[in-house]
Amino acid sequence: MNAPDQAADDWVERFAGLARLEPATKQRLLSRSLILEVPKDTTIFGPGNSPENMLFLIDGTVRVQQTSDSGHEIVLYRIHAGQSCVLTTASLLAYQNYAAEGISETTVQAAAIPRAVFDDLVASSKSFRDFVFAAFSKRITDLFLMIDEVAFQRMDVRLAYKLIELSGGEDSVAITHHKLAVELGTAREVVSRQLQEFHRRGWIEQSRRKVHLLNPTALEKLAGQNF
Amino acid sequence: MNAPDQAADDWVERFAGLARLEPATKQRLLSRSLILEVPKDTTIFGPGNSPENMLFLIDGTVRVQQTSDSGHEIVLYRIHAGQSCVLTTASLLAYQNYAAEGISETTVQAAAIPRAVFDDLVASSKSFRDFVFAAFSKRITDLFLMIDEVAFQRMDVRLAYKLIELSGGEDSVAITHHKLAVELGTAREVVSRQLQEFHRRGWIEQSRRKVHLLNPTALEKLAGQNF
DNA sequence: ACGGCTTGGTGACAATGTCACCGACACAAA
DNA sequence: TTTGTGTCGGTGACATTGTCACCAAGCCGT
Repeated sequence: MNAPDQAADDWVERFAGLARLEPATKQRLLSRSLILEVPKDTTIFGPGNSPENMLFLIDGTVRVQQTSDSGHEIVLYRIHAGQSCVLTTASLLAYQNYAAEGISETTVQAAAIPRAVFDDLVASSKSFRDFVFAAFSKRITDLFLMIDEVAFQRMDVRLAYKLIELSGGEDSVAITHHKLAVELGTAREVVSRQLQEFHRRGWIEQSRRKVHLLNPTALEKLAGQNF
Repeated sequence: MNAPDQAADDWVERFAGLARLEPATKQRLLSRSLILEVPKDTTIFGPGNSPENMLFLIDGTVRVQQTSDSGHEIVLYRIHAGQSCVLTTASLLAYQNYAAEGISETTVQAAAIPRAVFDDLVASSKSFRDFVFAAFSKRITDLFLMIDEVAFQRMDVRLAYKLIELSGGEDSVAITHHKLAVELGTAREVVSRQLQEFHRRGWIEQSRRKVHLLNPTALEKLAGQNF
């Protein structure tokens, strides 16, 4: 973790929710934070590794996933640039004994705010409070939606949606069947079978570690029909 | 909703997390809150009904559940006496268009705190902040666990656990198969079949709207083996 | 070339979800 | 009392998903 080039003096402006902060609050955030750079595939927080800092992601994405006692893994959500991981950190600090972890999916640039500074800002700035509570609310809402999806959605619909999401508009997704299974909280065999079905319909083409989307519109239609 | 007898002047003391508040903060909570009593089976918050108050449950329980577009229902969690529903309320205020709702399962006695007062207390009291963030953290942790359970646990294990939980130490649970299915986010037929299997093993006895636990120890053993 | 790891394919089977239907019971109106 | 009407629970057939035990192809380092 080394201090990067620029961005250290204006990162607050890049956060939609922080741009409206009082100038004094912005200044305090900037002066009392430390800019870090974390390499790809690093466990940023996890069991036995509760950081003393809240992170504000300036660049990159962090994947939050959990592993159950039975060894099953599932991706819970991602933290993207412009978001903070206040909640997960807070959760980990409050209840240590469970297995959620945050892993950098890219090189991550983040501003680290010590716990005390965070508390101080929550106390003193109404806009900062709004930012924090909005983040919590959004996360809880998303978790509600995820529970609904895991409990009631069909796998083909969920897989189609995930492929579209992961493609990010590109025409292919570089991922293994196993990782797709972890994304959805299912088994690799199930993913393989569904992908074969999509292939049979001419919607995708497969190669090792990669799925080519031949007909994203059809996938979107399948993914979106229950929304 | 009418103002009840006693409890109006000391409810703060009943909350484990609030007992350590500064006397001035306690006083502010007491003086600026309104004690309500809500009858059983009332929708306290839900789509198109976002309350302007945060509730602190003095007595009773509130069930929070959601209905998906497909009509499937699932119970997300319960708010018991001594807990607040800050988060759900916050979520509903932030993102209106989803279908979670809170329903009183008993007659509920609660203290209502206006949003502005809540914000003011978060700003001014460190202990109150700790209480609020602890509540958020606990809830998020519980939702993580629930996702894991829904995604990976077997139904027999989940049903056994739910029966033990709902029994509250009694030797029977008064509930229909349909409601048990909603608790677990599954179908009534699945619950009926599992209960028959439990009956076949001599663990339970069934009657209309009621399940008698003949061998709670066996159920606990099944429920606990994966914990 | 060899061995070991990762990736993905396959079939059999178990567990769960869905659908259509049925009968038993409770309650209230006739 | 009888007759609806709705709730509650049971059942069989079938679809979907999860689990298990394999296998084969590709990749990588020695």
